[in-house]
Amino acid sequence: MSSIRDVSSLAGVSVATVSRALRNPQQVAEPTRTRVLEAVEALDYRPNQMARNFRSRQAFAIVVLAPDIGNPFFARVVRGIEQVAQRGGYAVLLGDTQGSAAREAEYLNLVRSRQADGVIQLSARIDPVALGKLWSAGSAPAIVNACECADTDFCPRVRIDNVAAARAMSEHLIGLGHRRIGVVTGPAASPLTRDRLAGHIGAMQAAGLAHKPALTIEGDFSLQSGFDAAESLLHAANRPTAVFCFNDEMAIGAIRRFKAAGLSTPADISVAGFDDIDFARFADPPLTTIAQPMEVLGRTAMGVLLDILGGRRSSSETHVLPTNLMVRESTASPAA
Amino acid sequence: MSSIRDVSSLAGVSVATVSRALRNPQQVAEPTRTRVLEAVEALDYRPNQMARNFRSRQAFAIVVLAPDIGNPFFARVVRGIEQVAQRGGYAVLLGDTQGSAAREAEYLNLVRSRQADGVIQLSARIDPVALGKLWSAGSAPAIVNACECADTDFCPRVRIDNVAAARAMSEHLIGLGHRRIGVVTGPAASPLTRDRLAGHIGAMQAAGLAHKPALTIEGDFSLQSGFDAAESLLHAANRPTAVFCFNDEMAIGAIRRFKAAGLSTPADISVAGFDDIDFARFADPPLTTIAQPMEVLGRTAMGVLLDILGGRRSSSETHVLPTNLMVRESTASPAA
DNA sequence: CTGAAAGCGCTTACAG
DNA sequence: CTGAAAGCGCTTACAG
Repeated sequence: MSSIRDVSSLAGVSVATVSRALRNPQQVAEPTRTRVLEAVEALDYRPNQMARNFRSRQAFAIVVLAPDIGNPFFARVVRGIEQVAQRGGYAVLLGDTQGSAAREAEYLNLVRSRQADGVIQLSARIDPVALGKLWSAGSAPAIVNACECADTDFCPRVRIDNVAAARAMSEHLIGLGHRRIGVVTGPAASPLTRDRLAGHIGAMQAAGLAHKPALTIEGDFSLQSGFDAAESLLHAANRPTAVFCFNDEMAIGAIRRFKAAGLSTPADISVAGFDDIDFARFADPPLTTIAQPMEVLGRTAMGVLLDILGGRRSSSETHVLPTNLMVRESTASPAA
Repeated sequence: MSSIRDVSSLAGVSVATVSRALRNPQQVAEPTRTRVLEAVEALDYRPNQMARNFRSRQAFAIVVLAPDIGNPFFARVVRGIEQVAQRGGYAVLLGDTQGSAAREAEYLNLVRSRQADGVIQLSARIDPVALGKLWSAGSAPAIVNACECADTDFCPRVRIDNVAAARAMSEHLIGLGHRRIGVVTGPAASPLTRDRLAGHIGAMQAAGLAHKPALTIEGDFSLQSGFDAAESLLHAANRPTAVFCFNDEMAIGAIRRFKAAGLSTPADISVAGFDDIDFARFADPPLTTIAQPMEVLGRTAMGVLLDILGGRRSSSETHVLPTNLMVRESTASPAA
């Protein structure tokens, strides 16, 4: 592979001139520039990006820490991230942590060792302040926390209003006439669970209804955990007439389990989800859910990171993106 | 951030010794090594990987070209790739091409510009031979083609036997008593479509049945396209009693459409999928499908790439991984 | 507008 | 076992 040196000798100029002709064309005289470009063409020369990055102390890569890329929600957020990263000239290193702290640490080493310039963290698992230590004193930590956000304003955050979105869904259910509403949450430690639960409880209280802890089952956002949670609910002393699942997979799993028990949705039991992944629309019945702007979440997060990386921003604002209650066919008034 | 120079002065040795103490500890005397390690500790020194990579002309990163990371099938293959990449010390750059040739080219530039050492191509869209040109004459192109494979043995391939798997599914359907079987394929240009169709037609002919082109609809592997294909099938002169969809999403979309038309699966019409993504098991009814070893496909592909990168292999063998016919509840004998 | 030179942070023959 | 030196392929002040 030819190097800048080969081009410079073929064109009869110094390597500095070649470098300039490529990076700041207006700095070199037209005839010289042409000569250089011809040599580049003739040799099929490509600047060695590794050398360039090394020189400029930038990796032009970011790592995204995702709990599970197999989850369609995260897959779409990552897609959004990638779109703007590519436009901005950054590569995205995939850090699928699968809940392993060791893998997470491994990925964070990519920034410690200067292989990545920044990180988008799609979970609140790591303390952003600890994360910030990865950057040397002088420079602003290039971190953005998206989707599942920590309770700090140490770094910019991009998220939805989980409390309000969950409240909207519960109000929908209550409006339909439901009084006993089951809930299938995410992991207890997740801020997502806490916020959505707060929204739900708020709606219940505002309607003068009691929130029943016995009808609140902890899931892990998987289809199977929704299935299992439904089973618990089936055995509850006073079975709920509606179940609010904190993501679509769990809702789909729950509907499946209810059906196996002879309960049809929504005639016998209403089931609602959260996220609005593609499968929600094609579920049977089509799922009532909260639509999250998945790609936009990703694009926004990457946009903010690009700003930080470009020195155009360093404050730690929070972006709250709008959600939408999608009423479809999995929820209805309870049977009389 | 401290550099190797800082460590060397603190430890009172040359930078060469620091480098050795870190990379080939047995090459330096025990007391010296200890001194170096203490200095490393004291300064919280981390070797600059970018410098190291630049020096050694290796990026320790590979790019995976995936048609769509939002597709659970690819997401899981990528997860498998990532697992072994991380163990092997490689980062994975995500190249979600979304069918755009421009984006694909953009990602391939990562290897031209030496930011990636190899590529795993999850589609047959690019001619591997053209791809191979990215490598300079002397060195072996570090490419592996997985899942959707081209008809060349230019590079190693990791795949399943699509013909046999599709034949097995069609035999299952035929065995159930179906005579008119509809097919929802992937894009016509895809080798996946061609092979699975060949398997299906082979099974039909072996059973003395005619394959009806009118009952073969082209889809694009999305839920929506399965839905739309089902609609076409509904209007067919002689409606099929079973439909073989070339992936699970399309099967789920088709079942949805049939149900909307008042046809229930499998009582009125059997529907089969392909892949066995998580949603297949939780579909309503649970989907009869072909299970592909998604993670293993990814892990194998990355293993082969690691071998090539490590100079341990260069031949272009093909790995054919086993599949499994999963008979669940979406297929049954046709109504009498 | 152009070139000579320094240097980014490492690694690795080459001596000793 | 250790050090001085060269060099990986670029970019960028600094002169001219």
